[in-house]
Amino acid sequence: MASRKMLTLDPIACCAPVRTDVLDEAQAALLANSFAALADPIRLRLLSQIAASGADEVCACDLVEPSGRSQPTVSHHMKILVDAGLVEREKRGLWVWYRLVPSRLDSLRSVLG
Amino acid sequence: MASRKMLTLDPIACCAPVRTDVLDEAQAALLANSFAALADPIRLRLLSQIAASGADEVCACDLVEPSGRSQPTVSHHMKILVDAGLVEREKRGLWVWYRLVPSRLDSLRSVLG
DNA sequence: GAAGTTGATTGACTTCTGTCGATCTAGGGA
DNA sequence: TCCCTAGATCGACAGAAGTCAATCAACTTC
Repeated sequence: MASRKMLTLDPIACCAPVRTDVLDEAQAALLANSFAALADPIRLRLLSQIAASGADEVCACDLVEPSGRSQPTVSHHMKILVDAGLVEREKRGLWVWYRLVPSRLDSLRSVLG
Repeated sequence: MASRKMLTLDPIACCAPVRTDVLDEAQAALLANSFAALADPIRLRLLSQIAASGADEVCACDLVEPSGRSQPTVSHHMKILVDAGLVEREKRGLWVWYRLVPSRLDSLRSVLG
């Protein structure tokens, strides 16, 4: 798409609900970017695996095998989730831990209502 | 993507919240499909234009010019929104009218919470 | 029924996205 | 120091998605 830019803006700082105001182009691009992060079955499953884990952190090493994808592919998808602000990444020693960012999910929820 | 299928299942009949249960592949594919419909700035703006119109229907003829895209492109995007169950289409005479499907938006909202 | 209008479809093109093997980087342990 | 391990990055490729001009199909109106 010609007009879509790489968005580096704060993904939290957004938007009026879709249902009450016409989105301007910047808002729409930002939101589209967030929803795009949710628009892949692998990413949705990664997300829900973290959410449903019981713990509030999940080790990257536990995400690869259940996904049925290669390690580079999972790493790629996790980066997309992190860039969208839906997940936080923390490296401790050799391992990387991922946490949900509930406020970001809430924010997307509120856009739909 | 090798594993993504063309989904013709009822888009309403879905899913447990992402945050409480690990999604199975079918649920994830279905949801990903719905979020994909929201993952484009043009479609988000079309959606919000309908929502913000005041009326509960908007004529297709009023969607083309504000979008800044060609008529075939807008038609293409509206079809994606309709196929995702987010919008209903009704032809009356020469004109086509679009309506939101609030229950579908609510359903996606609830998945995020 | 001929002409005009609205919106969908087709075809071609370009860009974007998901995928994996290979490699790189950072950190830990002997 | 040397090697091993966890995860990120690179490079290449295939398939998906967005775009528009041209055309088609449905419907009005004269």
